[in-house]
Amino acid sequence: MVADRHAELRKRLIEAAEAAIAANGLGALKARDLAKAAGCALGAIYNVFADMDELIFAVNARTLARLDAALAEAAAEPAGKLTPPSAIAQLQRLALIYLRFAAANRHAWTALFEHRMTSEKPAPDWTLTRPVELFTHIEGPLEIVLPEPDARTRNLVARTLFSAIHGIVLLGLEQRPVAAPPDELEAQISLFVASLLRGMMRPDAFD
Amino acid sequence: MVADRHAELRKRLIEAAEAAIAANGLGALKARDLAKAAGCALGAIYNVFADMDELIFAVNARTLARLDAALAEAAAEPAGKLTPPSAIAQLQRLALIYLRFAAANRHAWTALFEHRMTSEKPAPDWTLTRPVELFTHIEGPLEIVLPEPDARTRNLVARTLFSAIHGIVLLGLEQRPVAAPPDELEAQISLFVASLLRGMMRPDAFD
DNA sequence: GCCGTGCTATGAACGGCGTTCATTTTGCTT
DNA sequence: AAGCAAAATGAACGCCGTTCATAGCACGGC
Repeated sequence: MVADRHAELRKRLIEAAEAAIAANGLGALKARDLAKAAGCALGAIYNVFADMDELIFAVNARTLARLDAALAEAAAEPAGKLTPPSAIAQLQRLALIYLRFAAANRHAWTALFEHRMTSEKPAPDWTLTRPVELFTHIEGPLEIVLPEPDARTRNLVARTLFSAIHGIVLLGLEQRPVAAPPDELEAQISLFVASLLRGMMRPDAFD
Repeated sequence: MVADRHAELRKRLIEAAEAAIAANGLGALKARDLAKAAGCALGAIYNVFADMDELIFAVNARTLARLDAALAEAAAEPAGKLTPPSAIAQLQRLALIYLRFAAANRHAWTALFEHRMTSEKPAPDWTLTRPVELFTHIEGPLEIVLPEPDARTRNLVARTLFSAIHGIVLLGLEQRPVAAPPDELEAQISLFVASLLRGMMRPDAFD
């Protein structure tokens, strides 16, 4: 069957690309090397993918799936009955998982953003819907901590919280002087999440 | 004088590169176009800069200087006598300036990070020392809000705070579904800075 | 079992990139 | 005015992603 060969080559290409990125980063992914690694001709890549961008998006989809799995594992906790303190603890755990995933999958994780910045082509649909799914993990515990505002506000806070953690992880793992050093990152993230949520729960005096 | 011609060409190249980046982003900066814009031969670029990276670093240095100037303007407030509430307000202002600078200088600001990610060459010294200078603006007010911990801890918090704001701005300006939409960014950033610092000032009950 | 036919796989070739370097031009010294 | 070192030049190089004319293969009708 022809579709089988197609599907199989597609799989080999994605896996080879994934391995190349994991090994040396997105910048080291070259069409010619990839063809060699997947055991096909250079041009065969373009029978399966429109261009390299499309292939990278496929790799990124898998990375996101792995991230989702990692986050879901932490959420295995009894989601239903969380007290505010335990909800904060849960959000701390999620943030730490994000940090550890990024650290353990440095190149693949970096490719998630590096790529989008370089490429000006419109991202496929799933890049809009998929990451939003990941927010389920955040919004659950967040509802316990911030029951008062409406869902829309809470969603906004969830997104901003994610962005903030993302920034801390991004700069932290790059070992830039503007960020906390790696061995302090976990503590800083825990402190940050706890302080932020406590500050949100109890708006007080000055303002 | 020979050094004059050299210096003048250098200036023209940096300005042309700055304009090209501001117009269409780092990805649109091409050696051939640059030479044309600066009115010199293609090879002349390499009499002044070792490679394009070095030129981009020069542009980034100017961007950082402009950012520093923008931040310094906000710090023109009487730095000496700040109460905790006004210190928080000052930090909010700094964060908003960062957001507005990024929004108003989108491409130049993006180039600051985009470049570093792509290039694997070691960054020049000033990329280590310069950004740290910018932290002066944060650490002042932060000292009012968090007088208790030692300077080292406070420095760590300052860096984490910056990283978090950076993440919110980064994802927010990209209009990604994981981030807050642009028209909500200012409010979210203000809320975050205030909540975080209040949460840090008054560690309480659970933990 | 064989042949025609349509589709897929192929890798040389293309255009564009940053960078190099033999050559030309320049500007200063004698 | 002549000589010469140093700087400016742009054609050429190597590498990149992508294309496309061609080769080869699988498959349905005889």
